[in-house]
Amino acid sequence: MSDEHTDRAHEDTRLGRLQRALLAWYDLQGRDLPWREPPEDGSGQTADARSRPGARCRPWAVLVSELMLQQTQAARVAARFPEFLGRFPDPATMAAAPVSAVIDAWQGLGYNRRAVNLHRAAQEMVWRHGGHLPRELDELEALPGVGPYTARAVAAFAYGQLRAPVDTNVARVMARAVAGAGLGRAEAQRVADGLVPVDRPADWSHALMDLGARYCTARRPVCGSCPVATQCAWRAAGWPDPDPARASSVRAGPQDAFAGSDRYCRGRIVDALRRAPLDASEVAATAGLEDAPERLERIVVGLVRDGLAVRDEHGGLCLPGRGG
DNA sequence: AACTCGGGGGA
DNA sequence: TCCCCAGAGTT
Repeated sequence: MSDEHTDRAHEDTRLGRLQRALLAWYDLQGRDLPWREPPEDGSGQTADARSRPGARCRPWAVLVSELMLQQTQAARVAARFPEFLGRFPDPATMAAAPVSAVIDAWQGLGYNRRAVNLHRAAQEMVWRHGGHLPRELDELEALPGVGPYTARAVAAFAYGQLRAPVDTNVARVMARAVAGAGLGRAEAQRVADGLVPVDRPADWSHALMDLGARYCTARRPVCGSCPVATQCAWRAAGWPDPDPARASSVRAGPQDAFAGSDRYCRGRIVDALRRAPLDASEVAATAGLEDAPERLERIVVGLVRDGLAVRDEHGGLCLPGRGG
């Protein structure tokens, strides 16, 4: 690992106090989320990740949850995750299933390409990695749908490596509480790398995310009751404008009107395909694009290219792997 | 660097 | 309405 970590003591520094305060808060108030459960240890006891310092989460469960969590709020994922994991309990089960089954189970989560990516990742795990997730960062990033964030999340949460997954929450906390200044993407990563405590890397990143979700929120941070308020650089400076988090880089791109958009039409079509194949005329009606054949064609081509649909010789559509 | 990709929740 | 959400892949 080339990343700089903090074995060097932050003992009596502001950041050292911030670390201890945040972890202490996390131990008592951290979110209890289903994918944080460690593997069964055979003792038959219900596991509490935070009660066992060495405990790690199941790698497959971590990967599934992280794919689901990409641009999707944790609460919504938490509602779907247990059932989904029950249906695909390991990579081999998913790899053996048709991708249509995974797209089906993805219903309501959005960004359906993630379901295709997850299925392909499961296949690669079976074909190239003995049915397991790889441990190296570059091997993880080579999996479809796994980028810099997700690779580090798996490394930290599943394998206990000293990695810093920088999501939108962590980026915000780094900019506000740690730096008190806007950070570019690479800069935020470097700052986060330097803060990972060697004894609790997974808990630390979970704690940062929980802080970002509960107190250090994007819109209106709740500084009054924040557990690290007294160590926060932005607060110490008197909350100067602009908000450092807004100058940070992990923000999403420009948002477009949703109703009637390409994304909306794609969603309508895929959702219909989950129920049954469509013939050509039904496709147009489903998308509400009877009067826009060129646009419909472009959208359908996109769905096929993304592995979310296959087209027959008459222009009908069905989910890949599901005969029409 | 800028776009695209779903859908829901909250203010 | 507008903004945001445990991002990644493509152009």
